[in-house]
Amino acid sequence: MKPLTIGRLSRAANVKVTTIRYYETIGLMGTPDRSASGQRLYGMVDVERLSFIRHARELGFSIDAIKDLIRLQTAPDQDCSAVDSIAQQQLVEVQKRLAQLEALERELKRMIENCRGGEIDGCQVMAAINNHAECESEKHERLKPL
Amino acid sequence: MKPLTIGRLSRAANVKVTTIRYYETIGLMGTPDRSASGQRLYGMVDVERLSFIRHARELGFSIDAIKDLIRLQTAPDQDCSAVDSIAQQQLVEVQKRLAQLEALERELKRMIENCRGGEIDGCQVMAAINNHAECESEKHERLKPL
DNA sequence: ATACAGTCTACAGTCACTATAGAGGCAAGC
DNA sequence: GCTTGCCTCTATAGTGACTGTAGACTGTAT
Ligand SMILES: [Zn+2]
Ligand SMILES: [Zn+2]
Ligand SMILES: [Zn+2]
Ligand SMILES: [Zn+2]
Repeated sequence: MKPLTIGRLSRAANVKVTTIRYYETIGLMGTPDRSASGQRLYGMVDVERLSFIRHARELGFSIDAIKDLIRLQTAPDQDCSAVDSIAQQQLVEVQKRLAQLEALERELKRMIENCRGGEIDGCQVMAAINNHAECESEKHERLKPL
Repeated sequence: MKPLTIGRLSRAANVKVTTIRYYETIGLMGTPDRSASGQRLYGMVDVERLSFIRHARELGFSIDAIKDLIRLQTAPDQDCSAVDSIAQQQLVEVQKRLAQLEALERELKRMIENCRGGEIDGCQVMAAINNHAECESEKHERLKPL
């Protein structure tokens, strides 16, 4: 039951030290106890909480959504519909993004397949980027970083 | 052949005014002529260049990749393999991202389907986020913003 | 005792923009 | 000429979710 330093917590939950400190500043992790010399000290609760956060991030939940999930965790006898709707919303986001990326994949493939090489002047890839008209069938939505 | 103000260019290429000025500061659009009173003045060349940039962004190319593409455009008798490989690389990125998101979709669906409602304490969605072990088959990669 | 890894704070940088503030410019209607 | 109302200008800060750096201190192993 020895407390863990931030580095040990980092290895236990597989989250970088700097990220843990960042999570503290934004209130996602609480403010830990400190040793006499000022080092942060953590327990198993923190390992679990940080692992939960990590997995939620891997599933694409935003920090704000994770804050909500953690709040809900502390009221364990409430109905879980709030939790489920956060997950449901996340699924919808993922599916939207999937549709976007599938359209992108089709368009890039078509561009690349059409190019027969040669001078840049006649490159079909370049032409396809230039001609928005050619791909009007697929209207692009605002694209977040890939 | 009247020059366009930034607002007209904005409507012509469907790119926001602030974004055009931003593209200028990062050297993606050149520095335009100015009117006597200091307003930016653009021509058809700029409409085409900005439309090209817009479509490339919609296809997910990074600003740096677009800079490369524009550099290549100015050497139109070179072989287009450099262009094609930028597009090919982009396709690879899109496909990586697709695979990630498909894994995410599967996992979220499974979580949501398993939950039969009730108290948060027994919520399968919560449990699934908590138990990294349950989904070890799908190892998550570093996830960029959805 | 010394070396070296870990920890501390505070702040700047990333990407591709978006938003805001405050000042000055331009065309149309009266 | 004057007012109205939008357009444009610069400069700066904010977004999300971190990452990187500088410079100082601490803890541990040999
Ligand atoms: Zn080509
Ligand atoms: Zn297109
Ligand atoms: Zn549930
Ligand atoms: Zn998982």
